[in-house]
Amino acid sequence: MNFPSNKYIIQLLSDFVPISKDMEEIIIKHLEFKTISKQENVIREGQIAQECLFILKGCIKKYYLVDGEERITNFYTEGQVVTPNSYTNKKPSKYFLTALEETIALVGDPDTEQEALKKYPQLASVTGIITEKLMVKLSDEFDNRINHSPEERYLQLIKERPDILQRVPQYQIASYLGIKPESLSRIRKRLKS
Amino acid sequence: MNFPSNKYIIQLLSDFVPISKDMEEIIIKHLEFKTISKQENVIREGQIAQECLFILKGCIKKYYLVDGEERITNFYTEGQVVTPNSYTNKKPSKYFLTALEETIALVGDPDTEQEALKKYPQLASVTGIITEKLMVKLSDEFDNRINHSPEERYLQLIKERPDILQRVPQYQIASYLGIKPESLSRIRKRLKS
DNA sequence: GAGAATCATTGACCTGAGTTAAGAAAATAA
DNA sequence: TTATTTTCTTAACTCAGGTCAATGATTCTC
Repeated sequence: MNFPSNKYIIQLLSDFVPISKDMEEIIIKHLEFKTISKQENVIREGQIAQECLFILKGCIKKYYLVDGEERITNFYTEGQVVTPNSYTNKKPSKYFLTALEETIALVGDPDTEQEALKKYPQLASVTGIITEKLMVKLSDEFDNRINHSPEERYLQLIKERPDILQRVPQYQIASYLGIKPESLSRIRKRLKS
Repeated sequence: MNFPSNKYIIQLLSDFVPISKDMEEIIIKHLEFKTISKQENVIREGQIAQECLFILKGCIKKYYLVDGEERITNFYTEGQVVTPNSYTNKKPSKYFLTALEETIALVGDPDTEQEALKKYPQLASVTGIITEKLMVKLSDEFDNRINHSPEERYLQLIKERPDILQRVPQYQIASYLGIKPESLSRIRKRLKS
């Protein structure tokens, strides 16, 4: 896989959080990468995450196992941050994170995070913004689940993340929508007419 | 309503977050109260919350309006913290907070929060713990909705918050479970046998 | 390219929740 | 207390999603 350029990385990052010119250099100097191969687990149930990721290329799914069956709650792709709950609270993870494709990501770990904050206090605002964004996003997802039917959520997915439909098999989309593959198939049929 | 004693307040607070002896005094000195009468809105859709609450007595519901219909997502009671999303992110609230009973709460607002943090830096850890707790709780609620049927969630509610069943009318419990009152009635009938 | 495995679709049947409408029970007001 | 409003229950019917099973369609492997 061809490696993402610095320019592309800064582009993605600044879409996510405002970055000043002088911070760009600091960031580029301290970048740490990680490559995750297809099917590889970033974290397993019961583990405590030691790092968080910013995805540059690829796709990662988050899911629980219920009676051996995957319940997918999220897909993370280019430009998204994966901050495992267990990274924040240092308790065993309740879910899995698994790459659906070969994935390249920026890595953040607590030590370098602390170090960086000491060296560059102006980064504090960035981490604050990130936490807040995650909070808002989580509660938005929550609302979404509560207020919309699987069919509505499927239509929304088509509109907002059409790439996901291309790169993720349908039975996993079904899991994400909270239904069985057969039901998604029927929804698709219904929508054709 | 008889007013909660300092002892009771500290008891509730320390169940929520660890409090050292010397912090107790600081806290007691700076307490600020608010009384909310039954049916009163703490916040309406579109407003930006200027304060957060720690409930000493009473009950508050959080809900959205969808086509004029309430969708309750939470009940807050004694010992729980109400931190409106709009308090954190300074954007208009998507939901309502309304007292179901006459409610007495401790109030926190950004100014006094900042002031207190300057004066007593040891409080910083407390606010950190609170944010983290809220995050974990939110994602737990999320899992709960995803992984359990309304019937299972009703049984769970009976086990974990039996008081709610006593103080909240059934049609609001139904809303909280994500179903109609008629369905809850049928679930209850089913469970009798 | 043949065969195997995985994934997607379809049909028949079941079940739980929504809808509508009616009446019973409980809470509130007069 | 009685009257009135609110809340709860029940019944009949509809419908979306689950289950089971069979069949196509793709993809993977050799």
